[in-house]
Amino acid sequence: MVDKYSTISTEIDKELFLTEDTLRFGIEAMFFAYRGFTLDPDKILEKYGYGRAHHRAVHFINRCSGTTVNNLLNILGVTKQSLNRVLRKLISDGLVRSDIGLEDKRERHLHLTEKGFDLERQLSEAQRRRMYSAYKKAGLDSVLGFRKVLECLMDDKVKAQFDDLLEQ
Amino acid sequence: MVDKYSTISTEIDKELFLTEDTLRFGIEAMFFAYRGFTLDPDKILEKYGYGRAHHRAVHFINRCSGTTVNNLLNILGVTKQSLNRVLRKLISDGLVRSDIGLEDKRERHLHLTEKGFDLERQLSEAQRRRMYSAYKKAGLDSVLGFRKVLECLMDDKVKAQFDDLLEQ
DNA sequence: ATTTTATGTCAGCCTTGTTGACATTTCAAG
DNA sequence: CTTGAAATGTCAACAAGGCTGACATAAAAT
Repeated sequence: MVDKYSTISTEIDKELFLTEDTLRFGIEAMFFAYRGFTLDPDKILEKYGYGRAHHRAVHFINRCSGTTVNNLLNILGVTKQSLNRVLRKLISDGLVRSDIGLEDKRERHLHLTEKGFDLERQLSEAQRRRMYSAYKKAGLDSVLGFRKVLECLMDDKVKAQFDDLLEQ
Repeated sequence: MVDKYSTISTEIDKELFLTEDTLRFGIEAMFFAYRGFTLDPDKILEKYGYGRAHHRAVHFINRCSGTTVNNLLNILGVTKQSLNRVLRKLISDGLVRSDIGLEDKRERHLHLTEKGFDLERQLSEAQRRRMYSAYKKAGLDSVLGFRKVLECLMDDKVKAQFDDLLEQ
């Protein structure tokens, strides 16, 4: 099927996998899959009175233990005011510890506390469980393709951050 | 690497692609890829004073032309109050037409106007362009795997909706 | 005749994003 | 040593887009 309104349909490859239909499939599948992807953590977060923003913060503070606030801001791609609101709550609730930098005392280095670690574990476990089941159903070859296309979908700047993250 | 805190790590397959690392890769890749995925449409939407909610409505009204409000609510998974706010604006801006049902006069059937169609085209073109480039870079085999894993990631109820959508 | 369904709408609340302004502490450079 | 830049925190105000609850109307179904 050729979308008569598309200006890029003229460039569309003759190869079957670059049809309008396949592109649309991917677009809608991303939308619905992302819903599934966030469903399980959202349920857990609700119990504790947190939202997705808290999840993201907790995830990357765990992932990049000791990260500075600025680094976390770059990863999350939000304003400091927005992050600060989330961070303030996590700190006052005792899930995150903010340590003054040893070399540069202006910096704050963020760590999860035991309590924060516990929440992170619940969240990531739920998410890994779904990912695990999807991987298992889809099989090795599909997983490799999945990873590859996701990487290609990323914006260049974001891709660079993602690669940095992997190097650690 | 085995995550010592994970209760599911005991079930982890010996196969390489079901390691904690691969699972985490998928989780983080979904997060960053979704950012890339929404980036281009967001820029366009901003020019017109619309948000992602408008994009989703316009997308599925185009996709399911003549859909009832209830059907759209099911697809989008939001409350009618939330959708109504979006729909009201789209209608008053002349992007969406709401027709009284012929068989059941309680129903409203939604269609894009020329103006709505024009916005939809811009948005989907931007999104298809990125998807196209990702597909091309990743190759056929990867695309098949990508699609498969995304389908497996969906929640069962959402997957059913997705399948319904494909049947049309 | 009554109830249910599909829709719309009002009010109010929450989360999470934004901008702009401003304060503090600390580092770095002249 | 002074001055400017950097890292952080915070206040206020606003907007988008979720949510709940309540209520209204028209039409269909029972």
